[in-house]
Amino acid sequence: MTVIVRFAPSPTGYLHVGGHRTALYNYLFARKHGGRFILRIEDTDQSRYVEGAVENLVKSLRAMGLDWDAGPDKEDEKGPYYQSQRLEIYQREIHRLISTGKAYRCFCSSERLAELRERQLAAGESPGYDGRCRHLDPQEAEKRALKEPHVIRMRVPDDGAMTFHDVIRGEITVEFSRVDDQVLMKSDGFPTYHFANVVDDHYMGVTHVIRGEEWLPSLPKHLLLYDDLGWEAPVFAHLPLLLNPDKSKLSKRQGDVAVEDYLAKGYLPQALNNFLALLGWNPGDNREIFSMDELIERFSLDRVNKAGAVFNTEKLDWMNHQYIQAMEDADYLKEARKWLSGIVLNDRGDAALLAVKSGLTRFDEIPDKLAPFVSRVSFPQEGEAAELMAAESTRTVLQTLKEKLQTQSLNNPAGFFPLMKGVQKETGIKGKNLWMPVRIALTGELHGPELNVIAYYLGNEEMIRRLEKALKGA
RNA sequence: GUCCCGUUCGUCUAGUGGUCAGGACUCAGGACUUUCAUUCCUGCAACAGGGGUUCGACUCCCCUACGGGAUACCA
Repeated sequence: MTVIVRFAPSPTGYLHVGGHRTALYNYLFARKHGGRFILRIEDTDQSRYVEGAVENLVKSLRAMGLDWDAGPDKEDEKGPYYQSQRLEIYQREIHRLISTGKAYRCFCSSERLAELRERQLAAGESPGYDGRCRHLDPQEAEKRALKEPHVIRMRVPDDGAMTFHDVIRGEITVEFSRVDDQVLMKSDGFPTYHFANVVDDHYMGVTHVIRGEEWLPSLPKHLLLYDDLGWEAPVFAHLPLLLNPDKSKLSKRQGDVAVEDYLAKGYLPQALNNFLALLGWNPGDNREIFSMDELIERFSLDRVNKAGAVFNTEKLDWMNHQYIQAMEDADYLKEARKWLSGIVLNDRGDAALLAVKSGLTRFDEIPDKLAPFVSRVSFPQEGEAAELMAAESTRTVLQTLKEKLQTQSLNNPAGFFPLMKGVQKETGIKGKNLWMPVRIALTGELHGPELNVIAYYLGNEEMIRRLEKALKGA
């Protein structure tokens, strides 16, 4: 049996990192087993329609390096992959359920239901449908259905219990008395998630449903539906949730949750994938950095955790840093140049970009990191830097260096060290007193990238200009 | 409220009856370095609580507490 899995988001406008992790696990599982990975759009809620949401979703998923074998942009005979385009299928199946008595028409108004719920809550009962339309005469109901708005509910057994299996959580038993007569078809003719999901998974041949833990409580309904429809149910695996720092379900209110937000900050897709893969799953050894291929090779559902995981970006930062350091220079430069945001580098820009690499956590830090190379230097007025500039030896160092720069041109970073050695020899000043004044004069800062690269990038002319400026200030 | 799921360092996690409870991030200290960063070394830091079961429980069972999820004509 070939494995078929799916990622079935509702188009809310962006790809949620939690959703992406679900997608990733499905993808890894499919690829690991040589199976198929499907993308299906669950757009059954008309009131939630968001313009361009699907395009955005597809874009983010692709940017993250996932590809699917079938989906809204890759239709095949099992499609369409938009639920809103599968309405006839749901109609057909719901009629089967009605005819076998597994579902029934319900004419209760939403006002009555809201009232009912309120009353139940007030009385300390658990809210749920009271079954008023449960025993309407079928023929009568069909007649009313012609002109009255109504929904269609599933008929859950009155008593008994169901024991089912989840790959991650094991055996779970739920009593039917706790399961509500779920609405399957809404009054607008669209199916609810619960119904569309089961029908589509069946017809698309899904063998493993890997989804978030928020669906675990409704699994009995889904299982019942498979049974009522006479279908074999797939294997279920409910993933632990991604959490806010306060342990609640990861939400927009407490920080960025869209994949595109993280991409926009300069996290590398593979770093984000790697990080997310390890949030709720581990390979069983102490390794933490994995390529996509390695993740595919090592992924398995039985090493997925049960408990939710806090989405904490500290480790993501570290991981992104690792990925940046591991980049080939050419790749790094190509990427880094996308993040200049207006900064114009001279023809020695590559050297500057490379010099800044070791301290880079995210690519959006590039402009800041580049400041020592490109910003106009302001002379320090106070603090340690000012003190150093006021030192007696400083003037001598700067003056001597300036003179050397007037006669010897600097054509590579390595050339700066001998130059400074010359200054040291001539002035007898060394160590901190030699290097710091030069750094401050050239960059205005106490700290920064390697001075030899800064010197090379600036070139003789600019260095002389800055030294003169510093000499005047000093 | 009710049902379901969960609970190992601050965070991500390893661990399936006998371990000095391991690793990673963060943090602190140190080494290297002309600064910063990188890198390396060292250190701080955890089995929610209570009962069982057992010669022996982080590991198995029960209870409690706490956290989360679900309780919609949203997914």
